[in-house]
Amino acid sequence: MSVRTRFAPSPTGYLHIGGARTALFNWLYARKHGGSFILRIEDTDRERSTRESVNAILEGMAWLGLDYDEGPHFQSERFERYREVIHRLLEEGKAYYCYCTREELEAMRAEQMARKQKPRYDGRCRDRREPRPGVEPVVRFKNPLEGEVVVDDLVRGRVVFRNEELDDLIIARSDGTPTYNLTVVVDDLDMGVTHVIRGDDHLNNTPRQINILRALGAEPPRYAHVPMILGEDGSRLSKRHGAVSVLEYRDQGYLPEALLNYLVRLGWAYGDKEIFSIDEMIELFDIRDVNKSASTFNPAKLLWLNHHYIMHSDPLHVAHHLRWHLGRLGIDPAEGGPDPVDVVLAQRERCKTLREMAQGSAFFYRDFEHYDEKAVKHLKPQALEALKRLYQRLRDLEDWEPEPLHRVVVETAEELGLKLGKVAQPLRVALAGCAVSPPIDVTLHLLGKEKSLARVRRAIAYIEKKADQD
RNA sequence: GUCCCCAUCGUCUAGCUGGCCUAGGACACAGCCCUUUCAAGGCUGCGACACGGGUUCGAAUCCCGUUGGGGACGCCA
Repeated sequence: MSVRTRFAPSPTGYLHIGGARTALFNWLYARKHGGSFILRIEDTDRERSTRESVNAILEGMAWLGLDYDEGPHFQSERFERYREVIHRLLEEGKAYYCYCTREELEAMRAEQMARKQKPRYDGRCRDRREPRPGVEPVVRFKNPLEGEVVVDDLVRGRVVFRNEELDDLIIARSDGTPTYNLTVVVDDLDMGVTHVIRGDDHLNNTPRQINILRALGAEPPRYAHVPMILGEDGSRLSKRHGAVSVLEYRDQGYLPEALLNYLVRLGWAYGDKEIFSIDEMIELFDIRDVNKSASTFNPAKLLWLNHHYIMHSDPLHVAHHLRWHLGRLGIDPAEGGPDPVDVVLAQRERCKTLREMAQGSAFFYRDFEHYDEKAVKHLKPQALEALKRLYQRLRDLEDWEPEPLHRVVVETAEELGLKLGKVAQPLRVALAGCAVSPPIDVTLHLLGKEKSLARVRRAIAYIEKKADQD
C-alpha cells in the first residue's frame, strides 16, 4: 500500500513554525516513499475559523514549496458524511445522547478536581432512554470500559493507555456539528491516510481515536508524534516569543530553504551534517530518527542558516527573492540601476537577511534623503580635498570597472599621503549615505559613473555649506 | 491533582546493538589573524552526559527511583 500523509491545520491563525515543521515532516515522508501528501483544513469550529487564515496557510505552504497532491479538503464541506457516521454509531449503540448541561459538567469537573482525580465524564447518560425536555443533547462515543489501547508510535515507541483513563468524548455538539476527534478519524479513514504525523500534543487523543476507528470497523494508521517546539523560556512556542508565522519570516527576509533547513534539524539530525538541500532531506530524512524530546526554537541559528543560503545559493535565485524585497521598498530594478544579481554578488557576505540587503542596496536605485547620522562624521572639511581630487579623477576615468576604480582610490590616497581608509570612507558615505557598503570600487561600479559623480558633488557641497555655517 | 511523554555544552544535536568518549559537530559568545567600511574567511578558547542507586571487568549508553520540564484532561483543534 502506498504511503499517504496529510497536514491538517485548523484555520484559526497563521501557519506557524510548529505547523510548518509538521507539514514538512509529512511532506518529506510522502516524497521519500513516493506517496501522496494531502492538505486538509480542519474548520469544524466555525466560530474561530476564518478565510484569511486559510489563505495565510495556503500562502505559507506555497512559499515554502510544500506542494500537496490532494486538497485542500475542507471539513466544513463534509458535514453530511460526519452526520452519517454519527448516526451509524448511534444506531449500533456505540454512541449515545447526553443531556447533561454545561453547568452540570462543570460542577462534575470541579468536584473531581477537588477530590484530586482526573476530570472525566462519568457516563451518567450512557443508559439513559428518555430525552430531557429543554435540553438539546450532544452525542458521546461509548468508549470501552476495560482493557487497554496500545499506540505503536513511530517516534515514541509503544505507549499504553488504559481505557479506564479515557471517558466518553463528545463527537457531536448540541447543534449537531461534529467535533475534532470524530472528524479526524473519519477523514483519515476516508482519505486513506496511512501515516499520521502530528504534534506531540495529540498523543493523548490517539487512544480515543483508535477506539472510534475500531468501532467503525477500521484498522488504525501508523502514528508518529513529533516533539513540540518550545520558546526560549521553555514554554510552548507562541506569539510572545517573537515571530512565529511563516509569512513573517518571508517578510523579514528569510529564504524558504533556510527556514526548511532549520526546521528539519529541529528534532532530527543526520550525523554532523548541518546543510541539507531539499533533495538531501528527502533522501536522508526518516521519521523513525526523530527525537523524542522537545526542542527550543533558536532564532540565531536560523539567522545563520539564512545567511549561509544567501551566500551559497545560486545568485540568480537569491536575486529573485531580492527583487521581491526591493519591490516592497517601492523599487523596481527594471526601471534602472544595477542588475539585482550583481547586487547579490556584491552584498551577500554582509547581509543576513534579504530585507537587510534590500535596505542596504536601495541607494543604488534611488537617492537617499539624508546622510546616516553615524556616518556623517566622515564628511568633514578634512575630507574635502580628497573628495575633490577623487571627483576629478573619476570624471576623467573612461573605463568604469572595479580595477581602474580601485586604482583611482589608491592613487588619490597616495598622492595625499593618507591611509586608504581616510579616502575610501568619505567617498563611501558620499555614495551610499551610510558607512556600510560593498567594497568601494564595487560600489562605484554598480552605482555607475553619472550617479557616482553627482553624489560626490553633493557631498562636496554638503561639506562646504556646513563649513560656512560654522 | 490525575494520566501520558521527555532528560548530553546557553541552544540544535552526534552518541543510541555498553569499551574507539580525557564526550564530537553546528549556532551563540570571547580572543587573535586578515582588512578600504561592514562583513565574510582562518585559527584558538569557553562550555554538557540532571541527581541517586543498581547491572557489568567496564555505562552518556541497560534497569529502578528522585528531581526537573513538557503535554493532555473543552459542546478548541
